[in-house]
Amino acid sequence: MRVTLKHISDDTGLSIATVSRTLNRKKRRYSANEEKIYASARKLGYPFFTNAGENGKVSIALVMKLFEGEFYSSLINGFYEASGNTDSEIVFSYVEKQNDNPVDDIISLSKKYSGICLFLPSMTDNHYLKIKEKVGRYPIISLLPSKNPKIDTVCFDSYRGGYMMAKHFEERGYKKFGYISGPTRRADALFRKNGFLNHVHESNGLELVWSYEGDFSTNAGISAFAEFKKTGLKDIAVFGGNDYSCFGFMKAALESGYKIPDDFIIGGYDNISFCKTFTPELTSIATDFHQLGKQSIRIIENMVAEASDSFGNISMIPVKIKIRTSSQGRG
Amino acid sequence: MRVTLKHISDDTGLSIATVSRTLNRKKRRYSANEEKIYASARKLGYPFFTNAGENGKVSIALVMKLFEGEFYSSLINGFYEASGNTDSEIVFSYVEKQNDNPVDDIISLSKKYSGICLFLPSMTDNHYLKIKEKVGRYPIISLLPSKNPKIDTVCFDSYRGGYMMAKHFEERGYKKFGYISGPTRRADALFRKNGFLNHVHESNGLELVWSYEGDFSTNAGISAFAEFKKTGLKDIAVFGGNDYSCFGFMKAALESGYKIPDDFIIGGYDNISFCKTFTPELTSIATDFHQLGKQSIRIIENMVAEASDSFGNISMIPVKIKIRTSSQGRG
DNA sequence: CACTTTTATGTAAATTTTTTGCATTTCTTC
DNA sequence: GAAGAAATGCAAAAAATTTACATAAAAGTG
Repeated sequence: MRVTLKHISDDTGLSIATVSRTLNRKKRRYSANEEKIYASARKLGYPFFTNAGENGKVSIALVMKLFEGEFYSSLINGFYEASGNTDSEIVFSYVEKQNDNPVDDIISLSKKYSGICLFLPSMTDNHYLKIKEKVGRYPIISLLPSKNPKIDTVCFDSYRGGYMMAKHFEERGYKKFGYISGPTRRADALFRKNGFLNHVHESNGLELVWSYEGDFSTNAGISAFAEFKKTGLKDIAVFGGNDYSCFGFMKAALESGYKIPDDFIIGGYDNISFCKTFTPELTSIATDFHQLGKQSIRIIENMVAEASDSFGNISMIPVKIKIRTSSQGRG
Repeated sequence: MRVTLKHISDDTGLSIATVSRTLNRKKRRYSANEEKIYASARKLGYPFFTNAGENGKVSIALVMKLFEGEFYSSLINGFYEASGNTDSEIVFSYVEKQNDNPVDDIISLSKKYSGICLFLPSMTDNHYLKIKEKVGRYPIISLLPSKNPKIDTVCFDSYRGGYMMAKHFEERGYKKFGYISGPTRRADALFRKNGFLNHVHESNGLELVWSYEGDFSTNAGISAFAEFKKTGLKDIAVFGGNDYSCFGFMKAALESGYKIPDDFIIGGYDNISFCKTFTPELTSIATDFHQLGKQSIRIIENMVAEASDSFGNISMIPVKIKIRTSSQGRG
């Protein structure tokens, strides 16, 4: 059945005239009633607003910059699969790679979708604040941790991941630790690092003897090893920040005649499928994208149903450590 | 400006009443005028039909089953980037993994989008025929080769890729060839194999001495090596069908003490990023998804503009060979 | 082939949906 | 607490859509 202003009027308790005026106004809404009208229009699927969700489903946009790589494929897949058992429909939406200020794009998306999940590493707290301000009470979450989150966040427990890796290294009997960090402006990279370092510092006898600042790329791992080699360190446990860094690091190490896990042990983060393919197989922190998707959808659906506001709540998805050959030294 | 039946009426030259009736009828259209009305409605963005393409853009749905892996990410990325310089907007659409007969889904998508690109390996010629029949003259293409294509196809030149690999092996001085095939019901896997084998057969002194039927997975590569090892063959050039098979094969080989490229040389297909990360780096056939996307979009846009019908034309995107260490034997 | 039936289409009337003018109420500000 | 601004409802006007009816073309039938 076709959705008309009458339906929205009945749903919100406001007159048809008011609904008509609100929906035609160009400016962004602020008042409670206007928000109610917009929310109802999206919920019922008023044709000029909804982009999806025909059968009364909640439509959620997953917004990301698109890059090549298995990681993004897993993210999309996780959300898509998680949406299968729910009343929601996921629509994937992309912002231009060059575009470092997608605030306006996101605001216009908010008119069409019932909710939005953001996976945009380049966004700053300031951007989030601006979005929140413009968008009012609207179901929107970030999938990346922030030092000081301005909107609700659902993300992997990066801190715990780093911590688990350090603990695992300790249990293997290592005392000397090394670290290849990701881009430090990214909070998720920082949390992985903090988790790792905090365990190193809080445990007696453990010591951070080497680190390198990379950018999560394979090449950064290769450069990291060049630096590492100069130090001549051995008998060390290295946490790679992400899997790609580790692959670069290991590749360079093997080419220099190092033996893994004999000369050093190493662990990564993300548990991409190549961890099992590489020789030695790479120990890594496994993230469950299905979980991430499920939890995100649940929270958005809640926000839609209760029209509740978000205040920077954080929901952490636990991670697991997958232990493989690369950290089997002395095992 | 809001699009009404009047606009469609003006655009098609038919009365408002006719347009109204056509668009409300539940059954699928067949007649020329009905098709004209649907096409116009999509083009102008009549609100109850369009899912995207607000600013007069052609909206194209890229339909795929979603699987994890770098390959799918590259496909999506290629189309997305290619759409940047065009009048088209790409919308990604997924069909259920379990769903082996997505004909109805595709037909309903055709109501909303100006054109459709299909990447569905499990579809048979029969499915394509059914779609074509139901959908009438409508811009739709497949991105996978078929032995006997029923609709227009834009795909990589798999045959040529296999051929190039065989030629490369020959130039390296190898006489004995081996092959790990993909699932043979998939035409793209078959063409890769044919291209490879044809060069082997047409060249004097070359000989296929070993083959294995896999399924494009890493594990298939591992199993393939187990078989291969039993034969005791050395001094052989192996074409892996895709990169994952090669990684599995190489991993198992290295663990059995084989040296690559000393004991055998090997080449894959897809040129995923791990070809450069693996040791030895894997020679592979590189596919350009940006090209694939560009060409597909161009063809769809043409079909939309000229309302021309498709009759199984095939547009092949050339592939390139990336030569790396895994095939540097005797080099 | 002449006749009937079905289908496609247009015109105009009927109906539904949306917008707007005007009056009333509620909220802000000084 | 009075003046102005903003929000809202009612009802009329306008716009958009559907339907009744008429006609012509196409398809089927004996």
